[in-house]
Amino acid sequence: MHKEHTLTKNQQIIFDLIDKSPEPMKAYSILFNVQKKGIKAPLQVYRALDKLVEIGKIHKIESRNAFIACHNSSCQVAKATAFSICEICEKVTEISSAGLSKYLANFKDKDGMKYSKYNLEFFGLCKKCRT
Amino acid sequence: MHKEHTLTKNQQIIFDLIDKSPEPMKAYSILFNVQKKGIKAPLQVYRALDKLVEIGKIHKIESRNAFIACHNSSCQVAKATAFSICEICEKVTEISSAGLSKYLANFKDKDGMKYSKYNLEFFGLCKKCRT
DNA sequence: TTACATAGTGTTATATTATAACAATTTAAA
DNA sequence: TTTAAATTGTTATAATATAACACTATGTAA
Ligand SMILES: [Zn+2]
Ligand SMILES: [Zn+2]
Ligand SMILES: [Zn+2]
Ligand SMILES: [Zn+2]
Repeated sequence: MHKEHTLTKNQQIIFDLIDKSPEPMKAYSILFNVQKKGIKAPLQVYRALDKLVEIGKIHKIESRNAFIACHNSSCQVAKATAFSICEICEKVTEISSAGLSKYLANFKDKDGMKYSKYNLEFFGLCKKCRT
Repeated sequence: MHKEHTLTKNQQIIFDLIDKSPEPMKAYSILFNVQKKGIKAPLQVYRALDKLVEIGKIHKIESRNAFIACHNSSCQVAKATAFSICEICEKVTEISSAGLSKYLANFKDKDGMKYSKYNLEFFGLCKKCRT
């Protein structure tokens, strides 16, 4: 769905870094990690992040101000996202549940309004931290 | 549920301000508005906000870095919240849907894990902006 | 009441996250 | 090819949030 975009140099560098990261990355951590590749200023990072979010290659974890690569092939609508976040180790996992996305996409508020875009963040303990 | 807490002076001042506001308020806007009441530093605001969030009197709209008073009497679990956000006028409404909260509270991820805390933000157009 | 623990306050300084403004360059159409 | 749109590089600054420390109020229990 969002694979057709040709990324620019900065976008590719930043996407690769986030994609390889086992955890969500913060903007200034990204900046630090790409300085050796010639990206020197916060704005260069934020502009790439904005674009990557827009085309759905990455998502922003709003409660953490951090960015994670999309690993959800069923993530058709770039801005309909769901995550689980461990409150101890901060592990973040993108949830790909057809049932959940269907429920949320079909949810109607009091006025009968539907919303195709949403962001859902579940908080709890991951498998490892539960034991 | 969360009405029993006795607020301290700073907490009460800040809660009253947010509660009267027709829209979510940002921390430094709150600061500006309470300076005449003797609250002079960001930390005084953030500490009150933290406490008010913790006891469920207000919620943080994560995608907007703003705070709104809880007007959802069925908001039993302080940290299980849902909002609709208008992408044009930025109107924010707390959603109180028994069906939705039940669905989310009972949602199980791939590992069968349930989450009692969550934050859901729907994005779309409000009634006024739709016309 | 007195001691103690807990929570809240006031203050200064600083850290972290994000955008404004402007000039230059690249890219992709028309 | 020329023109518009997107991207880049750069400096400066705005907006959001926390660290550290000394002090004060409040509640609980001996
Ligand atoms: Zn995704
Ligand atoms: Zn964990
Ligand atoms: Zn509420
Ligand atoms: Zn609106």
